[in-house]
Amino acid sequence: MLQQYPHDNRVLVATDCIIFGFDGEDLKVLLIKRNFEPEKGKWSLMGGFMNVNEDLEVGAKRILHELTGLENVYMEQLQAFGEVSRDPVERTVSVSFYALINIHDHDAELARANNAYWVSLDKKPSLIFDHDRMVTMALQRLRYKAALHPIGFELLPEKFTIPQLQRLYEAIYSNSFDRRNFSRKILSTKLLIDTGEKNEQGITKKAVLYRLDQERYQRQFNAFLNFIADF
Amino acid sequence: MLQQYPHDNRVLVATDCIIFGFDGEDLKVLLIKRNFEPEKGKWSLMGGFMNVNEDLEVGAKRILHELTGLENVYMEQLQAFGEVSRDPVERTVSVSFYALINIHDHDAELARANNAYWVSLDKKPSLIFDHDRMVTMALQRLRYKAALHPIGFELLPEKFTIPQLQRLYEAIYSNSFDRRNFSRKILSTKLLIDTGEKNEQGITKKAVLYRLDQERYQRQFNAFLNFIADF
DNA sequence: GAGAAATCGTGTACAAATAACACGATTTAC
DNA sequence: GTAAATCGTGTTATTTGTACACGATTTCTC
Repeated sequence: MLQQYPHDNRVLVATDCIIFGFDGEDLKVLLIKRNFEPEKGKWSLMGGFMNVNEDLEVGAKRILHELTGLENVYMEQLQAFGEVSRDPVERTVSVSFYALINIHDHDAELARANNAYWVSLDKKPSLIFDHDRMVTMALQRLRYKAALHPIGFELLPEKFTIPQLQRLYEAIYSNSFDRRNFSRKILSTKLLIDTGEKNEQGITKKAVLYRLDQERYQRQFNAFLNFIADF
Repeated sequence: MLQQYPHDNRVLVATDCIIFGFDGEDLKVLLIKRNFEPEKGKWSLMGGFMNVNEDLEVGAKRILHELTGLENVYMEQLQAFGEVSRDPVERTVSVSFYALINIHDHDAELARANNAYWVSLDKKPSLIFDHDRMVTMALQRLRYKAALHPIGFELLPEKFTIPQLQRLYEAIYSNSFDRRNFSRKILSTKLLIDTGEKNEQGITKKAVLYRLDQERYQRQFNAFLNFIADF
């Protein structure tokens, strides 16, 4: 069998991560203020090169781990970006992944060491290369996905209130929903378990804390709701 | 500025195309019976290597054109596949695209020359490498997409009847819909224009021929229906 | 070519989901 | 301590979805 294809068009493959977080108010992305070349001083996504002996997805998780210290987070491939001159240094195909993390779980020191900052989506600076487009498409994908599958919870702490969840969905869809209808719609999925507790030390202790019914979550991942605003 | 990154992990990037067609009965994919190495004699998707001076998408359209003679068809990237040993010959990252074409428009001689055949999805043979997974994911993506956006028309001739359109959707979702409700739902989108004609030479001339309102199609591409069976 | 079977278009009734709005109780802000 | 804001539950009207009926036309069968 052949050991190599008779081609001389091998290129670098990189991975860029769109890392989403939610601070209770805004939907945020984790961005790097680059203190390295190329494009030093500018903003970009967290990225890195894929190793030859490493699965694409494994590489993406490695890069996410390097920046956040996290493992086992929700991560999904967005798509490959492969325009000839997207990277001015050298032809590079980048495969982008988006991740949803609980913003309070990540390792702040690692972020600091990498010069990474959480930025609200509506205050996002311009990014290098085609990273702006990556973020735009990741948000769009998130909107599609979250409208049909219960992935919003990935952005929240283990225990959360329904108003919190609503603010998250409103941030994702840049839209507002009727408080009462939202609550009923969410509870009708039976995906939430009432813990009986209230937030003792938090800002608000009016609302009841719920947690996700993990078993149901797995079971009915493919049959959720239709939120969808008009996006 | 650097001319090259200091890495030695460049790999081949390939493109594989999942080409969907509809013959009035079944949803089909265009597959290659390989008369070349590697995996000669087995079935695979149409594919090829990306050139270093060629955008990914341009490469995908080139490959589609080589096999079908078509240009300006609906084509969308599925995702990149990048497991280390997906191609036993050499590490290769493949970026897959799916296309929707009018099955009667393609160049049959080109297909013959490439040893390509239309195969119904439910009679699909096993494919090489991870091509089976590509087809499965492409179908899933098509189901999502077609439930929210009016892309089904890309698979039909310019003029078509509502029963034809229904058979298409039933093929996509492996499901059946109520004839009367389907018709009303489709017409309520105002996307179809009644041509007044009936199919003179076709099999059936009972149903009225419609054509797509191109202007509306562009305008309300993002606000379509919710078909979705349970997938 | 005549009668039977299938298909097409339109119509109606009922059920479910969505949207809009009201109220009392609790918590927070001043 | 009082006013304003938030939370949970409830009610109603509208829209959308589902199930089934009928007559007209076309196709099939012999």
